[in-house]
Amino acid sequence: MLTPKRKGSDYHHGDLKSAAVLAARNLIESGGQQALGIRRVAEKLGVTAPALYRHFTSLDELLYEVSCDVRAELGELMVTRRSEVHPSRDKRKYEIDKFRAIGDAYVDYAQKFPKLFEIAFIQHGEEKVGEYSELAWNILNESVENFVTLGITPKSKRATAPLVAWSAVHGLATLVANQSIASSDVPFFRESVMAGIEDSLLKKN
Amino acid sequence: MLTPKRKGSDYHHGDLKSAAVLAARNLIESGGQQALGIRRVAEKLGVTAPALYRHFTSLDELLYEVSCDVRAELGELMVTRRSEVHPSRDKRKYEIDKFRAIGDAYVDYAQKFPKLFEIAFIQHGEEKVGEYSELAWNILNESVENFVTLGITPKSKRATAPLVAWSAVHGLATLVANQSIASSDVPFFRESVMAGIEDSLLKKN
DNA sequence: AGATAATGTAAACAATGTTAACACCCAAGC
DNA sequence: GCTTGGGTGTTAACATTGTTTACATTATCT
Repeated sequence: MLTPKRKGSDYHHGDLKSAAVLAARNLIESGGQQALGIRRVAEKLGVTAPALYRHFTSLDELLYEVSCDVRAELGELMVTRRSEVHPSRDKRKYEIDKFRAIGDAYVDYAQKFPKLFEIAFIQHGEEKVGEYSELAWNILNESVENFVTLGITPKSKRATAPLVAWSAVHGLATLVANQSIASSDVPFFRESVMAGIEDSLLKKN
Repeated sequence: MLTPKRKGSDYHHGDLKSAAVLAARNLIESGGQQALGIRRVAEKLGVTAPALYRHFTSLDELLYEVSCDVRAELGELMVTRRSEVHPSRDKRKYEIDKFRAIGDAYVDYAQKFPKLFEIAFIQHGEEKVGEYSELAWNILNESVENFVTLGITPKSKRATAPLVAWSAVHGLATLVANQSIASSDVPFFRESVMAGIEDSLLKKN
């Protein structure tokens, strides 16, 4: 079988593997990592447990694939939000607005799907979490590059600026996701951190 | 029994509860969260599993107590490192050095005990992770307060500065702990972020 | 159509968290 | 003193889990 996907395919169960990942996603989203189980996923799909072992070698692998999906989804949300920013005549303002949009998207995701965000950045089994979520990382770097070419950020910071921005946004998102921040403080916390990051990038030095 | 602790006490097993928390700590430290198990802790202590249920209502509670210990340990490391900073005639330099010391301590801990750091900031069961680790948070705030009184940091940033510093350091520590950063890049990453934070605090605005 | 690989089921295993019933041991009461 | 009793630990059992083995079914290709 060289065509892994058929359209209305209805052989045994349809496309099980994807269905399993999605079911696992929903389980985690509503019950945390410990709500995930091979047998529970199987039951939710009307399938016996060993069937899943045709598509995943272990529970850890299933969890890992969910985490990959989540990181991808996170990146996609960032590009979507960035594309929704209204262009401005001021190129610098436009670029800054886009930067803010991708940061907000990152934190929004963590706030809306905290359990998913948590499992997305944890080592499961032996699988690596990947070079800090490549898509999201690339988007951020792109933004900072534009800052530099527009003269918003000094060239001297080209290498370090993405690192501090990434750390700050990721830290903020983490704290929001695990409810380290009282929910009433979240808006002010978010605004403060995002403003601080921009401020740090804008600095003339 | 109103005296919960005796010295050479040797009733049944000695002080089991503490021993269990410590054994659990070691299990997590060397095998991740999934290496923790009631039965494994029991075996490691030469005790049967149900004995532990005299001290913990569930595995989740044991894990929670470990996480509390870890957060406390993290705070203690910060005060220790801060106290080891050599005083300087320049009060500002001294304060900045201390600030750097507590930040470095935070990240050092995450790098040395990544698994422990990970479980310290995750919701387990229903227990809250606590208002962002009170001890560490207080230490950071104290530092920023001193910055403000010494005129290093503008008063306008007194409320927001700790938030961005906390986010950035915590994000950096998280990324180091879960190996999102290739180990060869860690030193540069750390230096960049720490410098960026200080730079953001020092800014005159 | 028949061979073959892909996909599913059924039954079993070892290990887990947890509980119930019983045994021990130390301290305090008459 | 002996007994009572609460704190502590053990044994046995249960339900549930991840995983494997053997078998059944279905889809696809020649």
